[in-house]
Amino acid sequence: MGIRDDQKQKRREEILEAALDLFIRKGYAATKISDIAERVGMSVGLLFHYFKSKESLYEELIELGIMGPMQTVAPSDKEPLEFFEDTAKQLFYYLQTEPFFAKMFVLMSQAAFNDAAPQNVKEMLLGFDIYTPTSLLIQKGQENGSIREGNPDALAIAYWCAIQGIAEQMAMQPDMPYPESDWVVDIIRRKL
Amino acid sequence: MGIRDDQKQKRREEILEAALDLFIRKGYAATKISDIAERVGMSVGLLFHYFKSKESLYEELIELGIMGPMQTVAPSDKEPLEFFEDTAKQLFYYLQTEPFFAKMFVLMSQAAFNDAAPQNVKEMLLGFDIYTPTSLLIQKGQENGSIREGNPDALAIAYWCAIQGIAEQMAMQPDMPYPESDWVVDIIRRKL
DNA sequence: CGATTCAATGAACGCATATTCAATATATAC
DNA sequence: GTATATATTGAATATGCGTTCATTGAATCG
Repeated sequence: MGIRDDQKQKRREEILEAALDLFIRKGYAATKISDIAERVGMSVGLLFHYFKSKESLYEELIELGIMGPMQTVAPSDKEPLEFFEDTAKQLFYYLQTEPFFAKMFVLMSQAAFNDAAPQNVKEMLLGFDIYTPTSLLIQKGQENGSIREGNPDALAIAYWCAIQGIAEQMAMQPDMPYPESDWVVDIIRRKL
Repeated sequence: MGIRDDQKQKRREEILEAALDLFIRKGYAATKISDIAERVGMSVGLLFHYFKSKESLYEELIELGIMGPMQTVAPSDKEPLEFFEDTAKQLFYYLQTEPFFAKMFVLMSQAAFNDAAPQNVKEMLLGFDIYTPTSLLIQKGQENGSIREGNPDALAIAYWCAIQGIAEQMAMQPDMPYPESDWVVDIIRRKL
């Protein structure tokens, strides 16, 4: 359990990375095992030596996403506006500096929305409701005057969906000019 | 050329509508012809009486999108900030009141990004660069002080991607609370 | 070095699904 | 009312792709 296992792990990661990129660009169904194998430079048969099925490969990516990007957006008990500023800032930082993170972020939302995602995966993603806690935070921010008036749910949606849309672009075209996180926060920030 | 042709046209539209909804929720590849046929309540064979292939059905949707939603976002020679305000407002209005428009909007961006989209479709969508003209408008707005400082390309991306992300949500869950278009414009608006 | 395990291949298998087709019902036309 | 065109079906075909498998080559171990 030394060199060989390390090699195997490295190879698995290569596959995961190739699959991630293809999944977000073509979608799960349209991505062929042969596409992934070709990108990594191995035969189709060998890929099944590392992953027992296309679906389990997908699942493993989702698990990585739950442990990584998903944790980044977990609500805290900070001052409301501060939370939104910090979260956006941190998120944008990772999106810019870690392409893997960016792609993973996109994969997660695609998986959550896509009706064609495997059943197991959809189940894994249940219970990751970001809107409800966000909405509560927004109400607190409205009470202390740091966040603008308006339907808290609608504000929560606007904030997260805007980030979502920008993240998608950042993942797909990493060499683009990057927006500043503060711009997005202005969606919910109260004007002085 | 009367009743029968009208019926045929009506039937085609039913199919297009069902296909549109399935395409944006499951993706082109994962959507089976039998899914579409089932939703409309017809046999698989009959669907091929109305459309010669799955791909041509998809193409026809894209053509509708180019004639409809795509026109909504065409830059004009208005006062820059006013253009962004008006466009967002009109877009949000259609997104809320016309589910077909909303879904079509999502389909267009999915098609433009998705590497798995049929070749013809990708070609149809070439030359629809929204960012370049937008970026120029933003520069003008920065000169006259109505738009905030910052990289114009990045601002253009932030604005459109935010709208994109929100539109996606509106198309997928039409019964959600709706954000106001002005919130999004605040991404680029200069603070007083 | 011999034996055993792992890496790797490409062909074979089976299933799902887009597409075609022959057959039948229904509507239109004359 | 008969003939012709269109609507509709279900089964047959064909192809693409996930998965399996027998086999070979390379590395590790005693």
